Amino acid sequence: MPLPKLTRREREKQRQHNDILDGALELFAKKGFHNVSMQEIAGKTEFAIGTLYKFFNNKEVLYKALMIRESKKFHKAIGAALESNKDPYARIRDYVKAKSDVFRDNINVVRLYFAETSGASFNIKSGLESEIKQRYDISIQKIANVFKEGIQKGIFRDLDPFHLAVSIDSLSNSFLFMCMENPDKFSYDMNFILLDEIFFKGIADSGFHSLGKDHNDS
Amino acid sequence: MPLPKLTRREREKQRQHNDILDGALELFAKKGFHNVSMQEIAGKTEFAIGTLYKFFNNKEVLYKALMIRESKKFHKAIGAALESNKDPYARIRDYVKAKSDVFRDNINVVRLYFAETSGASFNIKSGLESEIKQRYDISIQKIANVFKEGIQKGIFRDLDPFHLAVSIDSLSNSFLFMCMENPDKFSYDMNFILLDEIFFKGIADSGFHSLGKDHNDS
DNA sequence: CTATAATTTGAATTATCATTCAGAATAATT
DNA sequence: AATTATTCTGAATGATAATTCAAATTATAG
Repeated sequence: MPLPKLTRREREKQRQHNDILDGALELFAKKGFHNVSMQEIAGKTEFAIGTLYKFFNNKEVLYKALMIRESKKFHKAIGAALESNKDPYARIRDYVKAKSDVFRDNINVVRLYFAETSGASFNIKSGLESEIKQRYDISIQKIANVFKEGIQKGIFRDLDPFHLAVSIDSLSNSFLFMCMENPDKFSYDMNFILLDEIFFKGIADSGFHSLGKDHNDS
Repeated sequence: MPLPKLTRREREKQRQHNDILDGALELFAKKGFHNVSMQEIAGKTEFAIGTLYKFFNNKEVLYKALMIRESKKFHKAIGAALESNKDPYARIRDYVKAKSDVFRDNINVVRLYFAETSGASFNIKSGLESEIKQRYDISIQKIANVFKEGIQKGIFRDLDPFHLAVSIDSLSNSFLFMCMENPDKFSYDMNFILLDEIFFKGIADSGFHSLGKDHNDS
C-alpha cells in the first residue's frame, strides 16, 4: 500500500474515474458488454464521450478495468473471512456468509461476473480471464489452506484440501444461484443447512457435529 | 416421433440446415455470438449470405436454433443414463460418465453452453434462456428421481432429492471444468473418485460403500 | 485581468456488420 | 430444348456505434 500523496486535482480525477466505472457497471450488468454503447455510458455518467476516452483508451479497457475492480472487491471480502483467526470450520462458514452477502447485494454484478468467469470470456480480447482467474486461484488456495489446517486439527477427513476447496466453492455458488433465481422459494440462510448436511456431514471426522454450532448473525 | 416421410429435396434441405449449424457452432464456440459475422459463417459453410437467410430469418434465430440443438443432444445423453433400469447408484455414476464424455469431446461447445447458461444470457433477446432452463430443470428432476428411489431403497440418506440433484450437478460440473482447464493435471476418471469421496461418503447411508463397486469402462 | 495551458465537448468520421433483393444459376416441367 | 419455377448469390443498403479531433470551456499563471 503506497501512501496516498495525492493532489486535489488527482483526487478529483480518481473520483471521476470511479464515477464512470459506477455508471458503466450498472449498464453492463443490466445489458452486457455488447449491448451498451459509449454514448449510453456518457449519458448515464454525465460526461462527454470524449472524456470517457481520456480515462480509458477504448471500450474494452473500460470494461476490463471495471471487471478487475469488482473482482478485487469480491475476493477481498471473502479473503478477509478466510484469513481471520477463528477456527477452520468458522472460517469456512464466514466465507460462505461473505459470499452470500455479496450475492444478495449485487445480483446483477454477480451475474455479469460469472458470465465472464465460467464458460468463456467472449467479450474481451485481451487477457481479462487470466487476470480474474489468478484472483480466483488465490482465493481457492486460501480456502484450501483453511481445510488443510482443519485436517491437521482433526476436524475434517484427510482429503485433498484443494479438491475440498473447489467443492465448497462450487456447491455454495450453485446454492446461492438457486436462491437468486427463486428468492421466494429459498432463503439465503438455507445455504448453511445444505452445506452442513451435504458437504460437512460428508467430510467431517466422525464425532464432529457441525450443526450443533450457532450460526453467524445473518 | 413422426415417421420420416421426406422427399429427396427435403432431405437435402435438412442436410444443408445441419451443415450451416455445424459451421456456425465451430465459430460461435470459438468466438462467441457477437464476434462472429454472417459473412464469416457464409465463408466457413460455403453458402452465400442470402442462403443463410433462407434458412434462418436472422442471426439470432440461427444462434438460437444452434443452442437448442446442442442443448437437446446434451440432455438426451444424460437423460438416457438416468433412466436406465440399473440401480440408483449406478445411474448416478452413468450420468456423471455421460457428462464426462460430452465435456471431453466438445470442450468448446460446452464452454459456449455454460456461458449461455450460467451468468446472464445477453446474446439473445427472445426466450432462449427459458427454453434451455426448461431442459435443465427436467434433467435435474430426473436426477432427483434417482435420488428419491435411492433414498427409498435405503442407499442414500434421507435428504431433499432436489438439493442432492443440484449438488451433484454442480460438483461434477466444476470437477469437469477443472479437468478441462488442466487436462495434464487431472484425469477425467478422477471425477468418480472425488464424487465418491466427497459426495457419496457424505450422503450414503452408513454401511453402503460406494468405492467397493467397480467403475464404468471409461 | 489577460494570456496560456489543460480539459471537456459532441458533431463528424469511420468501421463494422446485419439484412435485402435484383439478377444469375439451377432444377423441374412441358 | 424451351419455358417456367425455384433456389442461390453477393454487391449494395442502412443502421449502429466506436473513435477522433477541432472548437469551446474551464482552470492556472503571470
